[in-house]
Amino acid sequence: MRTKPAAAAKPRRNGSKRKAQVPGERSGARRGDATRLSILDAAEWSFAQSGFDGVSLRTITERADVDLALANYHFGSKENLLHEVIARRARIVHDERVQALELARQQAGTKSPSIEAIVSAFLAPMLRHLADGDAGWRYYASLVSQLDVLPKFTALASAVLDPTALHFINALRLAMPKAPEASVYWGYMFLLGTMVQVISATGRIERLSRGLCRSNDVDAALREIVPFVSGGLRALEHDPEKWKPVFRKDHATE
Amino acid sequence: MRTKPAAAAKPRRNGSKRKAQVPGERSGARRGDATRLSILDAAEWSFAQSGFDGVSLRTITERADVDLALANYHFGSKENLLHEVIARRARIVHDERVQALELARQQAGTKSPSIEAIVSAFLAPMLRHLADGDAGWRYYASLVSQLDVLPKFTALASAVLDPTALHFINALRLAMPKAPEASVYWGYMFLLGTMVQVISATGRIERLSRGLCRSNDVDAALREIVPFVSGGLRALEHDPEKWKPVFRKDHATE
DNA sequence: GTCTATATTTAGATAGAC
DNA sequence: GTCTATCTAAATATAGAC
Repeated sequence: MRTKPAAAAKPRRNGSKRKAQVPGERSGARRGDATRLSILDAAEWSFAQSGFDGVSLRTITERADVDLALANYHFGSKENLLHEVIARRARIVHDERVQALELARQQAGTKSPSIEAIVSAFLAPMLRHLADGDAGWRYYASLVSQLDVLPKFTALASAVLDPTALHFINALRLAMPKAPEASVYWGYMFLLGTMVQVISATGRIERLSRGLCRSNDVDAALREIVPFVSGGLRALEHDPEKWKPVFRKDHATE
Repeated sequence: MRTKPAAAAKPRRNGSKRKAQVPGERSGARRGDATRLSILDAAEWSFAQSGFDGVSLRTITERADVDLALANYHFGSKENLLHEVIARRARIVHDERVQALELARQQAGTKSPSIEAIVSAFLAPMLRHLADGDAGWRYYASLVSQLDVLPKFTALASAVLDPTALHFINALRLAMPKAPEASVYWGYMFLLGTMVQVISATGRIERLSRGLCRSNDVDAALREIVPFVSGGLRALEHDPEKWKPVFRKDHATE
């Protein structure tokens, strides 16, 4: 939407933050770090609530209780701010998922881990964070859900999600030996979509179930989502000709 | 984000469009209808690509090849334009889904329709439109996916999706008699999330599978998604204590 | 690193001629 | 119904004092 955005992104680096400070006057650098954190947290919350284009840097810096100019000073541009908001938690989840998958591999010995174990390794790290005290994870999760379905940010979403994806697609392929190659990819997409719907905090299930289900009840969610996805993936191993459609190609209306 | 948006929404009604026209000079009203359609189509495409806040009325009217002022003349406000973009197709899908469900009920006789039949009744109408010639349905689908996960538009998304939801939750309850009440709600959310991931045209499955799967291959998608969701729902009928988690409550990192 | 002030562009919306 | 012209507010970003 900007006319000349290409120029001045990333004017500074993380490594050289604590430099060029007068010795003994350490409060400057510390305050700078605190400012960065405040902006990141405020941006995470604001982007999650209203979307990237739905909030202004003014709103973000007001929420962070810092001066407007500090957003561009610390992050160079609004778009780069989004990148850093995503990056700081994306790495963590990715590593935890890969480690959980590795753990499942070790526990399985020479066989492939079960479908349930693989699905759990993918879902549990994210859902556990949602149950933690840090509310930031909930906003991060909502934000990732939005990027996942917004064509404008497909590149960013892919950079965040795809590295993890390849690990789990390979693991699923081994756990579903009878499934066609294409079904494994579809299955991973379904796994992703199921998770996204759960972690996008829209409150729909509360409203639909009139309070019976709560999306922040992580234990309940895991108890439902792991069997669902696992059972669904297992169904992809069967011959798809077994069920016959009950609908016709032409629509019933008009 | 506007300061005084409450005032002048919906300054005109649909029913009184073709009035106050000089007899014989019919081209005026017809041109007005064409303008309305152009704006709706351009908005549908633009909102889908960049999100509601990611595109301006200028961009939309330029794409529609009409004057900027006509957007507010015909729709009153940008937000109301979004409402009308959604409404024009939401009604159609809702009706088709309910009719497909009714057809499944008739074919099942005195029994409940199968889970597969219910899932198909929900998914097939939308996916069939995606395979049709009208590309607008693909943009509509992408837009609905975005609204589904954006907290800012939860109210609009609920107004579109929830009426359909209640029909299918009731049907699923009868088809899954052994499942706990809460599992039926979770199951519907998973069904929704799976569909949203498929109809949000982000091209991720193409990239991940390096062209093996194509998201616009509706027949392939239906062949995978119906068994997946049905198998997943069936798994929710089983005792959840049957599988034991392989992860621990504490995270592996830090 | 922070803040004041401002440059520059773009946004949604409207008034009034035709 | 359409178009020209414009109002007003808000956006991102930056320059320069401290």
